[in-house]
Amino acid sequence: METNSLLGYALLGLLHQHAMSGYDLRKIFTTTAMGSFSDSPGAIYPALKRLEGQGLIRGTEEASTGQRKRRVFKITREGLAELKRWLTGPVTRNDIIRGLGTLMLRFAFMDQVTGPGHSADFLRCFAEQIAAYLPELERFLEANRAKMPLSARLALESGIQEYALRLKWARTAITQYEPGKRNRV
Amino acid sequence: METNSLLGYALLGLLHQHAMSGYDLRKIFTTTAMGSFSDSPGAIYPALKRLEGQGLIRGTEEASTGQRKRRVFKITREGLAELKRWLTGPVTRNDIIRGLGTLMLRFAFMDQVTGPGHSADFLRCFAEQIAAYLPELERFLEANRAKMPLSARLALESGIQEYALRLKWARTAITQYEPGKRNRV
DNA sequence: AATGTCATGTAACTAGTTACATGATTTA
DNA sequence: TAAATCATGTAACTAGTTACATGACATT
Repeated sequence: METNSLLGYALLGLLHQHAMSGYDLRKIFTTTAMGSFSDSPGAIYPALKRLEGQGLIRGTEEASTGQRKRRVFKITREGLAELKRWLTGPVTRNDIIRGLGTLMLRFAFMDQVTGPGHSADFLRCFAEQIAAYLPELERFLEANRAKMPLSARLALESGIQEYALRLKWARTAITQYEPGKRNRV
Repeated sequence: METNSLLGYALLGLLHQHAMSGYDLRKIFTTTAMGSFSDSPGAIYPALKRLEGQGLIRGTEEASTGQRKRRVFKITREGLAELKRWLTGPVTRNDIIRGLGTLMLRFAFMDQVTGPGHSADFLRCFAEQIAAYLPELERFLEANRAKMPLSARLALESGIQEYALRLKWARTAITQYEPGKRNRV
C-alpha cells in the first residue's frame, strides 16, 4: 500500500477530472482557489514522476500547439483505486487537530470519485470529530484565559471559531445530500 | 539573516515565554491547543539543535527531579531579535493564500514580544489582505459554480466562509486594542 | 521482572524549497 | 533582438517522518 503526500493526492484528484500536463497542473495552483499548493516545478514534476513510478498515472508525449512537446498524464486504474482508498479512509481526531486542509481536499474530490452517498457519510464523521474536539479547546481556553496575553487569547478564540464554523458548515452541507434533493452532478 | 521553519519559530516563541526542555516543549504540542505541531522527538530535538547552532537559544544541563538529566533551553538576545524580525515582517498576499496558520502563530506571540501597539497594526494589515483576497475567491466561485460537483462547491464555500470569519474576527479584535481600553496584560 | 514515565537523541528515508538549465515559439 | 510564454526538468539544500536506541528511576 503506497503512501503519498497531500500534493500527490491533489495531483491524482485533478488528473481524475481529466488528463493534463504538469504545466496545466501548475496553472491550476497559480490561478484557481487551490493556491495553497506550491506551483513550483521543483515540487510538481518530481511528484508526477513518483506517481508514474508507482503506476498511478501514465504520461504520454504529445505534439503541442506549437511550443515545446508536452507530457499529458492520465490516471490509471491503480491510481483511481489509490485515490478511492485515500478518500474513503476514516476521519480521525488527528486529522482534525493537524488542520482541516487535508480533509477539505478529500471532500472536494469526493462526489466525483466515490459518489454523493459517501460524501454524506464523510460529513457525518467530520462533524462528529469536530463536535468532540471543540469542547476540549473551549475548556482549554477557559482554564487559561486569565494567564494568556490578549493576542494569544484572541488567536485561540479565532481557532475555536473556525472549528465551530466548520461544524455548522458540515451540518448544513449534510442536508444538501438528503434524499429528495437531486444531488447528482 | 537566518531562516527558520514554522516549528523553529514556534519553539523560539515558546522559549521566549520561559526557559524549557525539549520534553516540556513536546508536552505543549501534545497537550495544549498547539496540537497542529508534531510532538515527535525526531522533529523537536534536531530543531532545537539548529536553533542552538544559530545562537538563537542556549541549552544548559540540569540535574532534574530524579530521572535522567534534562537540557533546559533559554532564548538569547539574538534569538529575541530574530523572533521580533519574524513577527514584524509584512503580511503578504501569499501568507494569506498559503494558509492562515503561520499568521495566527505570529499573532499569538505578538503581544508578549513586540507589544500591543504592533498587534493592532498587524491586525489591520491582516484584515486588509483578506479583504482584498476574499472577493477574488467569491468571483472564482460564481464563475465556476455551475460546472462544479456539489462537494467541490461546498468545500470552496467553506474556504470562503473561513476567510470571511477571520476578517470579521480581525475587525473585532482591533477594537480590543483601541485607546481607552486597558490592553496591557 | 516487567512495564511505565521521564528524557534525549540518531538514522534512513521522503518530500519540498530555491534556483538554475534548457529549448521552442511568439510578440514587442 | 530582447523579452515573454509555453513547457519540462535537475541539483543542492532543508526539514520533517517513522522507527529505533539509550538510560534512569518508579511502580506493579
